[in-house]
Amino acid sequence: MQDLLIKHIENTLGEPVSPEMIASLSTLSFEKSFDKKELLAETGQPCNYQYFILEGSCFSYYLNEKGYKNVIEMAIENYWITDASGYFRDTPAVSTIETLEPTRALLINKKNFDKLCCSHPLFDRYFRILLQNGMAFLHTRIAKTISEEAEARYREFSQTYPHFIQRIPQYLIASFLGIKPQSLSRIRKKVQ
Amino acid sequence: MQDLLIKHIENTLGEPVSPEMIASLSTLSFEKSFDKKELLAETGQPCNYQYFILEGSCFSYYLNEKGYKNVIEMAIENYWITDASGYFRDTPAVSTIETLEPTRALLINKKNFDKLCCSHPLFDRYFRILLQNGMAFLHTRIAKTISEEAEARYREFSQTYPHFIQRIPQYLIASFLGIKPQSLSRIRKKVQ
DNA sequence: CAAATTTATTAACATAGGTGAATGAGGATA
DNA sequence: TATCCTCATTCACCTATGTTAATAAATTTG
Repeated sequence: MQDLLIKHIENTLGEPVSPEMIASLSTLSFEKSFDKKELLAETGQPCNYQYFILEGSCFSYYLNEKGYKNVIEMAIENYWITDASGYFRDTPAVSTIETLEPTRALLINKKNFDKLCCSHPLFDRYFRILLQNGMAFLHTRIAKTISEEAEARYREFSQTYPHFIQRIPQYLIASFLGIKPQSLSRIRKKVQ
Repeated sequence: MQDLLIKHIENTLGEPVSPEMIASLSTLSFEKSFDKKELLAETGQPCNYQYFILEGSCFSYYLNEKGYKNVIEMAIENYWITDASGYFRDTPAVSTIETLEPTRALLINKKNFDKLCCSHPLFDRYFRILLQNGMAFLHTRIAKTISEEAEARYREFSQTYPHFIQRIPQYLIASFLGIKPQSLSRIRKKVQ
């Protein structure tokens, strides 16, 4: 069931989703379950789906020159995740997406995504709003990554995303913040 | 004249722009000239416009806790620039946008932007593609900012954006890369 | 053109965060 | 219950980048 997604769309748009839209969604997307540690996308491969997490969690990472994993995004219930390059631009994925727990998600492939957006202007608006919010968020994230110290970034992150702090292992949060797990330990010790 | 923008749309979409679309554009946007160092958006204020640079250049920056400027984006001819939070979400801008030279730009306000997107599906697609490319670009930028050393980031930047290296002052490029101008000097000395 | 301002370079020193290694705490698996 | 793993913590040491300051070069302005 895509109840969660429908609520998310209604919350985002501030208006109800019609039965026809629900029907389109049902036709154009499908649900799938994944074990812990399954890959939803893989660096260098096509990324065919965009995932809306219904239950569980996952994260995407970029492998740097030294072969270390660097967290780009984390997603729990009510979040979309994909490899933006791979999915939107039909190029090989630059990131890998991996589940952290057994996870259920709604999947939409690129063709159906385009159909969905064409099928009803509200879908189009919904996804444009998501992208716009994403841009705004990433600008702020970049700005703070390059301009604030690790301690300030951690403080803000834990205030803004307490649910992530609870659900996601610390070494991934460290990576997301751009530091090593040892440094995050040091900071946490100092902070509390 | 919005010739530059029309070409940009055609290049992005891979198909021609119809006379009606050109008419919509003319009605819904306008051209404006700015002196050097004029502000196109200001932290804390509403950001009413999205700017397509026809001639000149500008950059956006975020003021951190210490009051230092940190470069988020740089834009020269054929680039769009705005404060994503302020413009798309009608919240106060988180960044300031400033011209680096006398600059001519096409301006579109939010209402007209929405009208434009509704007026023809190709506009809608064009702007969605821009947003998608923006997301892909920012994911990669974040990933590299947190995972590669400053020297590697500078090397890649100068290879990928030689035209920026020529046009934009070094201290802004340093800031964009997340380092101080002194560090960039040191890196440049080592590199060449 | 001269003065004033902005930008780039260099150097000596300081520090946030990285590195590598050891230790312990949970969970999972058998 | 014993054996793995994975994850978090701590410590000693290291290094990339920041800081401050001085100087030079380039650019703007009157």
